[in-house]
Amino acid sequence: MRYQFDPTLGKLSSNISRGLGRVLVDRFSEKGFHISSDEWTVIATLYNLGSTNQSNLVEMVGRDKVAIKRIIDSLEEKGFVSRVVIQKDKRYRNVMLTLYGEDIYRRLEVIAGQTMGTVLSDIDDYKIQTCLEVLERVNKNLQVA
Amino acid sequence: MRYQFDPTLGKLSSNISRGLGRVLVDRFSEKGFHISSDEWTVIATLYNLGSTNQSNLVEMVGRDKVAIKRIIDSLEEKGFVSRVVIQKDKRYRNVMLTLYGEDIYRRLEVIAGQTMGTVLSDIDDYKIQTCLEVLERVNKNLQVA
DNA sequence: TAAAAATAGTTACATTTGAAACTATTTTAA
DNA sequence: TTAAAATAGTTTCAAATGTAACTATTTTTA
Repeated sequence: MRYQFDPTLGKLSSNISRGLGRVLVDRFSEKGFHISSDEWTVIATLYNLGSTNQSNLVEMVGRDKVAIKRIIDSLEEKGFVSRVVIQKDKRYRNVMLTLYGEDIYRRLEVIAGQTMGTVLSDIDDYKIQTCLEVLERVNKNLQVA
Repeated sequence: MRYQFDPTLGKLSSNISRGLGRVLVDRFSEKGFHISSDEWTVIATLYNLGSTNQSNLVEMVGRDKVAIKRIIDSLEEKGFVSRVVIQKDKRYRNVMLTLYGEDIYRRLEVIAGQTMGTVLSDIDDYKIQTCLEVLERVNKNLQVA
């Protein structure tokens, strides 16, 4: 019986990932922000985390170091983040939002909030919480699998 | 408060999608099956649905027609599905699992079932059901957004 | 019934992504 | 103290993916 869940969770998570990304990027774009969903995730992470290095972002965001590098490159080009080699250990780069990047975050946050509000409006809060809890557990189990 | 959910659902769904695909492909590969997670989804859909056309697969699987075409191309090359132009309306192709493809499905199903069993083993069934319910609703809301 | 619109599926091209090898630097251990 | 291993991040190249334009066929409608 359990395996019946399989194609469903696989399909749902990949469709939601794709769909949510698409909707978010569209809403950003409508308001004049040309930001990918990955960029949004990293901006939000940096806003909450403050300054950090790329390896830590790999941990926090759950993408590999090449993906993180590319996202940071793009955000740096746009002037949203600064990246500075740490003198004490020159392997590391310190990444943080610029003032401009922080301002952009606050604008994007409003749009993302409205979008999620629409997508989740007809779903009970406690069910959402349970869902999140399950997803977090699944995600944890996948890391060791 | 609601927008706090945003980066989390986005991150979780994309990480689970990626992670589940990776784990499944690894397990298949260990047992000698070289099948992508998309291919697995289509094989499972065809097994449950029987013969159908590509547009219907687009609906069922939630990928676009180019993606479906490519997956069917690959499955056809491997001899898992047959694809036949329908004479009554030559725009359509009838796609179905071959006997060999059905056999492969049954083998993959066991592996996928075991994998999902491991990933979900420590999570209450009712919570999983609630989670699925939420994801299905979110997915539906995304289609119209 | 003939032209226009719609539909299923394919092709082509540009962009994104993933994996492996690489550089620079620091840490470990002989 | 110096050679080997480990670590952070980058580069490169091949493979996967998305978008738009295309072909073939059928349906609509003027």
